Amino acid sequence: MKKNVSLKDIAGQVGVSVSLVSYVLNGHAKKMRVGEEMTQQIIETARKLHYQPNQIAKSLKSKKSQTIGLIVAEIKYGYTAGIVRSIEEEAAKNGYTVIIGNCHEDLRLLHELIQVFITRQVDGLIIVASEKAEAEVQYLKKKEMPFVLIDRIFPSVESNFIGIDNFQVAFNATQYLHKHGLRRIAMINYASTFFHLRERSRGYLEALEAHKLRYKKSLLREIQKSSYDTDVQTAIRELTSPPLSCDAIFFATDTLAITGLKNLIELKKRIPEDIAAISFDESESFALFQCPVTHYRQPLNDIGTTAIKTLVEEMKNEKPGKKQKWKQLYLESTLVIGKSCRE
Amino acid sequence: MKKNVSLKDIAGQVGVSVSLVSYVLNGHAKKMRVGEEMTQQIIETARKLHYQPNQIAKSLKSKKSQTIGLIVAEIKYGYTAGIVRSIEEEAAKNGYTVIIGNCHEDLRLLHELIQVFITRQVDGLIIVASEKAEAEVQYLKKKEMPFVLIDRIFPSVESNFIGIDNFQVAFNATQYLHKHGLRRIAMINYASTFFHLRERSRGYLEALEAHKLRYKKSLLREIQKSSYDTDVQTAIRELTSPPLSCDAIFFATDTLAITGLKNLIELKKRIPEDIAAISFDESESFALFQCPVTHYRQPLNDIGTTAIKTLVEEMKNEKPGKKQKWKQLYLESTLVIGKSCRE
DNA sequence: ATAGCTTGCTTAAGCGTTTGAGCAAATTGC
DNA sequence: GCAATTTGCTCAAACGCTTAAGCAAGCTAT
Repeated sequence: MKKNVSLKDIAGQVGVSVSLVSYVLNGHAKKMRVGEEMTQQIIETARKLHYQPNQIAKSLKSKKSQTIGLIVAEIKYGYTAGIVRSIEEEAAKNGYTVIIGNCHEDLRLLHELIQVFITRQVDGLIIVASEKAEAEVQYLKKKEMPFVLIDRIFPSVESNFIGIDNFQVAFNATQYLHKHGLRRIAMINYASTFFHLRERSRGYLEALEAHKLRYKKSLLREIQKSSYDTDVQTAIRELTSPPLSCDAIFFATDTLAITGLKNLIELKKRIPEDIAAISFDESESFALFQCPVTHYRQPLNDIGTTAIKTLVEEMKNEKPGKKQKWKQLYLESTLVIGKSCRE
Repeated sequence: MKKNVSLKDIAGQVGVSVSLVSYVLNGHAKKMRVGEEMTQQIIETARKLHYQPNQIAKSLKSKKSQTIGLIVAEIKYGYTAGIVRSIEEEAAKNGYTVIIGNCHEDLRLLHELIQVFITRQVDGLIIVASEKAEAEVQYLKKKEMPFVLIDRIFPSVESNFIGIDNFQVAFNATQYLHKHGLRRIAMINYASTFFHLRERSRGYLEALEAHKLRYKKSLLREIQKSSYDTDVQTAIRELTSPPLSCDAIFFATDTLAITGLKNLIELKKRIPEDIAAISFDESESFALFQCPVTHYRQPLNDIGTTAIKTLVEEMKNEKPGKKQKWKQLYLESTLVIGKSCRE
């Protein structure tokens, strides 16, 4: 690549010192009492040479890169696509660029990405953490690196967090099924230690209890990621046939809903006549399903912008050693009513 | 954030010069004849202090950031999700980090992202360009910035490119429909100046001709992005009813296929009995459709790894002013046979 | 007339690295 | 026993930028 023009080049052209050019181009001409004529000449020359400041050099001096690292658990999730845009936009408004890293739900990769981003001097991080990432969060706290968790929180480690109230939404979803006359309600969730997923199961269970619905262990299916396809298939088969013969399934995530619905199609089940379905998350794929799928929708735009606002706030207040007040924000999911629950 | 430990800190601890520490930690201990004991002590101290080299400072010296910028037209496309992972992996293998930018199919944003990335000293770019981006490509060429276009190519500007042969795939898709007895074949495409989309229309048209199928202007619907939803709806309505009464629709992209199929569902059309459908691209959403959708699948992994390999090659050979040999590579799409074409 | 201020610039140091050159002490060769 | 070599380290400059401090003119006020 061709050499970029530097302050030195401009200074050379104009015949002044590098500092003067720096002052002018940073808008300190007035403050530094630079002559009007000189100011114009420098600006003009910079324009003519297509000067682009070297952000790397700037960062080295300022210890600020004006960059925010966004680490997502998996870039292909609908959640990610939904969140990225608002994060980028809000970051841009505040003068930050976002660089995205994908950790594929892998703890090692998460660790590496954090290191890479620190090494690249990001000013702050927004993280959709992978499982068991408590130690990483602790590490960031110890480093006093500004960061905000989204989507996934670790109850054992206090930190900034923007997300939703998983318990409440799961409770509401279950209750919604009940309200529509469904009584044998099953749930399919992941078998994971993720707090947000535990909360979803808990919401389901408490709603059953609140409405005095019968509960059997076999109604709450928790799927291993490692044997995902077969486990979902088995679950659907068992839930839809005697002795369980459920009349509704609550899917704890969009991915589970998609796989589950796919399996229901294969079993020629009609939704909602044979069995009702509700999904915790939204998915584009629902568009092609035989009927509109009732689901909750997370306020992804809000989560994104709020996360950036929180982060920017914290990056501004940076005083090493200052005691931190952590901020947890739970935003509202909205119910998108379809026809999959006998509405 | 707490101060990161620097070479100076280590040097201070050990009581040697910064240079010595640098030599040792970069593995030049042997070459620089550093004492065995000293070497160990420095390495040990670095470990103990959790030394992380400051990539910014390194970059400033080396003029290399070991970073590749990936600019995508839209992060939420299936194409993007599919390509990112292989790009990241192959880049990591070569010691590069990928930073992703999202230009939302917008030329101005593309321009800005290129500037941001240059300013951040990325060593190379991989770009899924937005429409009418010829000037940007020219600019990169003039700058001698290593870059590889993927997915979208500009015939008027020679450059590196990795993608597929859009004409051939579209030709094959149309031919495939013909082979399955379909005769009134429509196509839905975007009305855009994108060469890859023009090629898809051309492939369709030439296949019709090759098989002596009747063609009317109203069979090839080119949709404006601005009036996307209504245009697709109208197109589907008209194509599926007299006088056109098509027996097959070829969707030029996954997004068009999804919207199109959604509309077919609403019209209660059965696939493939009432009308056959084939899609140029794959989509996760197909999973929930009433029947498996026959479609072509781009070799996304190959495209990603090949793009990085090409880019890395070029970044290695960097000799300013050296005449460039541009590389264009067309990889093979595979046909995924479903049941949507009366198979 | 001259101390003191203002104007308009330059000098120099520093951010954290890398790296060629330099240099004292220890070792070798003859 | 002394020159030449080797060993083991340090010095200093540089990457492109920022910014406090400095300094020579010209100007003002008394």
